[in-house]
Amino acid sequence: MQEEKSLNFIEEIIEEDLKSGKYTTILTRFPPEPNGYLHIGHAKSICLNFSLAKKYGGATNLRFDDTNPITEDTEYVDSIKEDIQWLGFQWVNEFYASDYFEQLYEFAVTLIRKGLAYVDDSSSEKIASEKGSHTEPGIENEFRSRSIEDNLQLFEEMRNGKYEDGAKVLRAKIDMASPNMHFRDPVMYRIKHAHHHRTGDAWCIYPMYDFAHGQSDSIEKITHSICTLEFIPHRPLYDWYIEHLEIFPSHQYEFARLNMTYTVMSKRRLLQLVNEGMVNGWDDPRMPTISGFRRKGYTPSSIRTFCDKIGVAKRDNLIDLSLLEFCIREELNQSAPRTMAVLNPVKLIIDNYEDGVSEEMILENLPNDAENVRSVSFSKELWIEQEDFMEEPMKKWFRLAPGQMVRLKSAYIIQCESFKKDDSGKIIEIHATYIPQSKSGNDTSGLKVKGTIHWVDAKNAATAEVRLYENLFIAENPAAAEGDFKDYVNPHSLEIKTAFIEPQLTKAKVGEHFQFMRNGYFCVDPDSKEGQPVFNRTVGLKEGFKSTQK
RNA sequence: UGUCCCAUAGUAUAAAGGUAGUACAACAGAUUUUGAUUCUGUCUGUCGAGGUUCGAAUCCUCGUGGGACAACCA
Repeated sequence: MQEEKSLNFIEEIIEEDLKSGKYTTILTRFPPEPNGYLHIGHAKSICLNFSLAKKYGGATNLRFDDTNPITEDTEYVDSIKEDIQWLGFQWVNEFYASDYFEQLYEFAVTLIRKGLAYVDDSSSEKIASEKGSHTEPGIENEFRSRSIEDNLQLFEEMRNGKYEDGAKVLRAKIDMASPNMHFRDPVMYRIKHAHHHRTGDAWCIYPMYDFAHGQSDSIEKITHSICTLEFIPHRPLYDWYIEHLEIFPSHQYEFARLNMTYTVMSKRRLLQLVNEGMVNGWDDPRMPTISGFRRKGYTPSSIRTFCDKIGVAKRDNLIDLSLLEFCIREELNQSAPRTMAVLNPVKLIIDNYEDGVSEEMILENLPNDAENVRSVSFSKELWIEQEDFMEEPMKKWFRLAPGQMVRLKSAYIIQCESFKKDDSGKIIEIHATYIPQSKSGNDTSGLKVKGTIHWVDAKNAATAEVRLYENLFIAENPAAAEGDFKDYVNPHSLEIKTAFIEPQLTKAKVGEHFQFMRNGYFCVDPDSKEGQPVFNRTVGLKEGFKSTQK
């Protein structure tokens, strides 16, 4: 039984449009600019656009908004396509705004002919100052009254490369006194003698976002053009161009972009992190990029679930990172095999266990699945976690401490007898005795212990590099924090360790997940070599024990 | 001192004028061979003031608070 899920406001609009017969089928689009990698905020938009189309039997176009050759690159085009497909979505058409450059040029000529556009020779500074302010109207300059013929000729000359960058722009002639700043004769075309990643040197004039986006939607007959809130003031202009060009009336709808605690979503800042070497590239597991989450071990379904849970609305939001973590934990808890790995080892010696003897212990790979088991060797010397031993235990400490008993997972109950320290006071060796009757599976000891700890047989333990990631940012809302965002970069966001692992784990394959018991969920990194896995911590376990407890 | 958008628990998100619900978080209890998981429970909410109405989270007015907008970026 599927529970009826309520509609978000965009679904309501679509259902209304379908019901009224305004549209018989819907078409959405996802329109990234190829100037960076996609991040989790884009995932929200991708999930929204593709799911909406799927839900209502429509389709989604992928359209690259590549109208600014300076910042764009095919590397980004490729990564964007990969990320969308990895998330589990497929577009019907792959389009580029640059596909429409010729048509957009004709649209511009149409507006000039209608007396609705003019070539302005002013500098960008002059245009900016003539625009006025929120409280003062702008002023109309002398170029605004150029004849249609002059404008036609000048615009053609702009296209033909007669002028330098910045010498002239084409502007829409709307209203220099409009309360909407975007209506104060917005720039339609600017001159950029720059190489474009797709059109090469075919053009030296490029349309602005406002003169490209709506028309591109219209050319593709997009019915619902869904974007983020900051484009609300652009909507009247979007409509104005479509109205005066008399083309297919696509409509724009806006939703609030995703903000997440301890996460920076600004492409500009993410680029800065990459360029300044503060992370190891766009797919660094600390990055909030889709490729970063992928590498860290997040699954596409966990991200889709997250996007579904956060909802769609128009109010500004700041989502708890813990919700995303919940989504991946919930999934990995079902699927990730448990395995014992010791990240901060200390030697445990079982004094009354016979030297040179080994036993095979049977461990479940997943809880409550007695069929799915493996065998792990056990002998006199083991590695256990430093954190599982306390010299002076706090109240309610269930794990190892002098004189205290714990169970070694799937093996014996032991009692700590003594420990050794090195000169610096660090504990280097723990001695214990085991209870032979307490063997897991046929425990006749009658003992009950509260703590269970994991271990790895020192005799045949393998080693592996593990990478522990903490939040890259220490500010709850880095976007709103005062000062330079770099002040909020966490210098301890990456910790690399060599862990002892069960020997068969060396066969783990790239992308495989494991739960390293109390240490959390890990995923094999693509950097791994055959037989030498490198593990990224995907997410820690939910912390039940408060170490601050007295 | 402009125009526009928004306002429901700590965080998000529902409730098409008719019982304010759900998830995450937090807390508590039970179970547990990892203080996890699992299960049960608790906690906290309609920004304010008026109005319309039998009835308002929802509609209207005025406030208040937050956000966006003056790139030859998207």
